Amino acid sequence: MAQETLSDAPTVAALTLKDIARQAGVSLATVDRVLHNRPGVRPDTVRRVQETIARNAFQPHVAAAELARGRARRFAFVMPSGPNPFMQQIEAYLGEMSAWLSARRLNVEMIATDVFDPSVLAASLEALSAEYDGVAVVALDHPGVRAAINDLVEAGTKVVTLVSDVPSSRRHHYVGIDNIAAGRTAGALVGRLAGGRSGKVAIVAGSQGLRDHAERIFGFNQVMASEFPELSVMPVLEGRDEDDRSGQLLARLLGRHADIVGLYNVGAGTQGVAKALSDAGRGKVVFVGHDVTALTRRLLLQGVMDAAISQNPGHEARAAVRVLLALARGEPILREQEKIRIDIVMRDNLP
Amino acid sequence: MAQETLSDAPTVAALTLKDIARQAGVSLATVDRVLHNRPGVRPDTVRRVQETIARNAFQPHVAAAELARGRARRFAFVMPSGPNPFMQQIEAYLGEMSAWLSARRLNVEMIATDVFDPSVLAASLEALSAEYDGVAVVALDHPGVRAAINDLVEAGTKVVTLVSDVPSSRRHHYVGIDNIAAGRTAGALVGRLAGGRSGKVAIVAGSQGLRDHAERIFGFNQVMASEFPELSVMPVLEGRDEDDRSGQLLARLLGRHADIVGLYNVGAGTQGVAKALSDAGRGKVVFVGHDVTALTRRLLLQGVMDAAISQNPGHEARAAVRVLLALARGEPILREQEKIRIDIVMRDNLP
DNA sequence: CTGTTAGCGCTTTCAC
DNA sequence: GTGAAAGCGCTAACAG
Repeated sequence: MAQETLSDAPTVAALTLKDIARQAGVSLATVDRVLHNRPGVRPDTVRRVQETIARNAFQPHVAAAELARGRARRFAFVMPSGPNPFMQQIEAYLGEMSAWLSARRLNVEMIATDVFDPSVLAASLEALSAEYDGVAVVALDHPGVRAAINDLVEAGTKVVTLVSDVPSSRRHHYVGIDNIAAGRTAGALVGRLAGGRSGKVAIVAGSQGLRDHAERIFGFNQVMASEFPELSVMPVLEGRDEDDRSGQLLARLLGRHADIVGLYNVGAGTQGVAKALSDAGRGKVVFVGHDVTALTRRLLLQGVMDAAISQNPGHEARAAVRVLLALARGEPILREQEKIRIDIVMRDNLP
Repeated sequence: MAQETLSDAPTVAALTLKDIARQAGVSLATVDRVLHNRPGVRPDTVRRVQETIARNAFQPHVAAAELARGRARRFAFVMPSGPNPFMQQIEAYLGEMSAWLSARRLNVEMIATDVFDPSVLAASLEALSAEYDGVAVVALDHPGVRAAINDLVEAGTKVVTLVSDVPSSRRHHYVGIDNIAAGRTAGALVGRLAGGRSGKVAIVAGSQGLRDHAERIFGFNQVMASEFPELSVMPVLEGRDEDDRSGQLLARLLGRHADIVGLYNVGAGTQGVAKALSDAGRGKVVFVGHDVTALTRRLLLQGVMDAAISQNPGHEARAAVRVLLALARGEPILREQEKIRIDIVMRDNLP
């Protein structure tokens, strides 16, 4: 029966700041200053203390630090206004964490804003400055938004982008999926589930102007072109994520092309898309979409949808909070834990 | 710009034990006793204090509690000895948490044991009694093991089963997937990816005596029988999770049946299985297996394997630790967070 | 049965 | 530049 301990200091009591202070021949306060890169310490004192910390693999006790700082932390979540089921799920999962949050003296505030209007979004972000320890934002990739994010970072606020990224900004972290890979995954599924049939594949998106939709379509086309020559992808229908519009566009397309064998629904408007499909009596069309909502769950169970590409909203909510907290505390982030995976959800592995 | 706070007490300083004590007209110590259901408090005092706590939606500050208790917590992970890549991954992910663990004064010890021999496993567990605050165990469903688990629970140790459950025991939590659903998912994938072809489907398992393998096969057969009548499932080959044996059995089967169109590899032995397939020049056979390892990752990229059903080992490792910690602290468990999902991994969504 | 008190290991003034 | 000391909100003795 082999035994092995993970921590460096096995069962003996862990070191404290005081121990480090004594070893380095300085006071508690000085070690604390060095630990947090605060000014007012002579360079060689800094070095000596850092060496002592490193030599002992000293880890300050987070609970003690948390207790001592006194004041609670404030985080803001800047989310799209309007009824988006996916965003509502994220908010619901944040709500489920409320006991967890308050036991840690964390205040999370939701701020609804028009994330599709760059100037409105930027203004909402600017209004937050310095008020908050951390901000999670469903961002829009636009110069004004980028500037607002950078200002927040400059002011010392920790910023994570959520679901939709602004890679060129100085945000500390992105919590969301790789949308190109998500599109590739959708492509592989449509292709494989079509089972060698040849024909056309339709794409319904909200708008090709949305970064995430554009990336998904890009990935989808990549795979279709390289791996499924028997399938030809048709021009993208833009349904603005609305049920009616998406449904009408698709219905017209289905009416004109009897050889459509696959359908990729990139964004929302799922209700309309599904209706067009069934109204046209085209149940055999391979139908792949995004996200597990009450609706897509039902469609998967009924066999109308074949697969949903999903980013786990609960995971995204919790990851955003954890990342903001770790950043605020100066703790390392568990990359692997906070990475959002691209889930393939079919009927039998519905969460 | 709507704003809304999640916590009940918005921005005012959070309440403390002392506030509750004052309001209820008792001392700090009494509130503490009530909070932790400790004996020695008159029933109506208990009621009065509980009411005050509830009325104020009081949440004790975890950091303060953690700091005050002084001693570090000890958790044991009882894992299979021998080289199992999946288990090694779990151990590796625990290793990556070491800074996180020690910042919280948590000691995690690995205990390797023969989990396939019930009496050895039971003995390992019995040996732990009372030494540990929590135990995570890759269990075996056997009366002796069940009794050992129950003894631990009786002694006040928190117990979670990991990957393989003992549902009839008094373990506090199971961290792992629903294997029947995993088997169903595998079945749906083999069926769908076969794309309407008819023929035979082979199953290679470690042993039907292993609960998880048996459950997966059960789920697999369920789906095949009800949804893919064009495919007929052949008798299970038992390869003991060994490459050579699995490979030989499968090679013989492939030689005798030219109409095999699908293959479900339930456990390990993947190397042998893949070799048998390629030696026989049967690249078109739909091949679905379990877990993302260095090997299955390569096979997926090469197109040899079509999909892997995966339980995220990193998530399992962290969930086990978090659940043990929450149990030890008396905190609620975030069910949704700790639930292990059945991941479908194909080439394009490889993690 | 209930209350008082001394810390836990940090952070944060305030002195020197 | 550096140090001393007063808490942060609990827990766990020990008194009564």
